[in-house]
Amino acid sequence: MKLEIPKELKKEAEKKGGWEKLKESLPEEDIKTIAKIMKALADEKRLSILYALYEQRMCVCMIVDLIKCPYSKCSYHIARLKDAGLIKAVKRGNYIIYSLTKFGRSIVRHFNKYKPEEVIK
Amino acid sequence: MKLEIPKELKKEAEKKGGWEKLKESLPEEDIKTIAKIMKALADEKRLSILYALYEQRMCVCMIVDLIKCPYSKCSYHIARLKDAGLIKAVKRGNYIIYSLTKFGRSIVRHFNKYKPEEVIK
DNA sequence: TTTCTATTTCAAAAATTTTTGAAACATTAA
DNA sequence: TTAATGTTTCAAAAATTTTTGAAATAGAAA
Repeated sequence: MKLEIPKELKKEAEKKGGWEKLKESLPEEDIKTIAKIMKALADEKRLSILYALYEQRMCVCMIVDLIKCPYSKCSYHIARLKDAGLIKAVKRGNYIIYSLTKFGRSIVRHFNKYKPEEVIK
Repeated sequence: MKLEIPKELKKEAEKKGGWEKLKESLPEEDIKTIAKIMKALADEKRLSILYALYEQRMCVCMIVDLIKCPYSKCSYHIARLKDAGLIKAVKRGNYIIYSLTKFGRSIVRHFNKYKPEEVIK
């Protein structure tokens, strides 16, 4: 089946230089990066960590207590958040203290502003 | 191993009513909803659809052309975006025309503002 | 009515992500 | 030094998500 754009939409595309042009203009690199960030956010446990960190810095033992999971599992989720640039760590003796990055903070703020329950029912 | 919060963090928690209180105050319902939304966004193909829809309404045949996938696959991804409240549909004869919801639009705008390549390297 | 056309649905297979528990590592305490 | 504590790493198993292609549906055209 070959592409047959309905008139109404074709006209709409032409205002922006046509469909082919529009396709090319997608920000592929951004999309890759954002997909990675979203994957890190796409999990209730990781979101819980993020939201808790919005209120309070935590060491891993607190995260273990928060999400009721073994250390290895927490480590895995922490690593994913860190890898996506959402949280950062400092070492304090035996402990590692985690906190949000600016970017991580901006995400929580966004969703405090655009309350999802109004959006999705 | 039982919970042993380091002094520095314990003090921090006490300012907000203590660690136990803090744990209870997590917005569980929001987190569930947001996880669902994030899962919908956690995929390059779906993000491409989202970004394209930011510029232009599309019927499914355009999405097929955009992400170079069979109809069934596109349908699956479209359904996930729709289910998360990010896009909506209207019927026009034989075609279905998809566009962003306000909420979907707000997400794209957020990431246009907080350019991720500056954030994550 | 019959035939097209645009799209969705379904179930099975493939791919990816998460979970597990044991072992490793690094720092502090003895 | 040795032992203890907090955390990460690893590989295998389990769970979830995505992909596939065929069949179903719904509306438009003939």
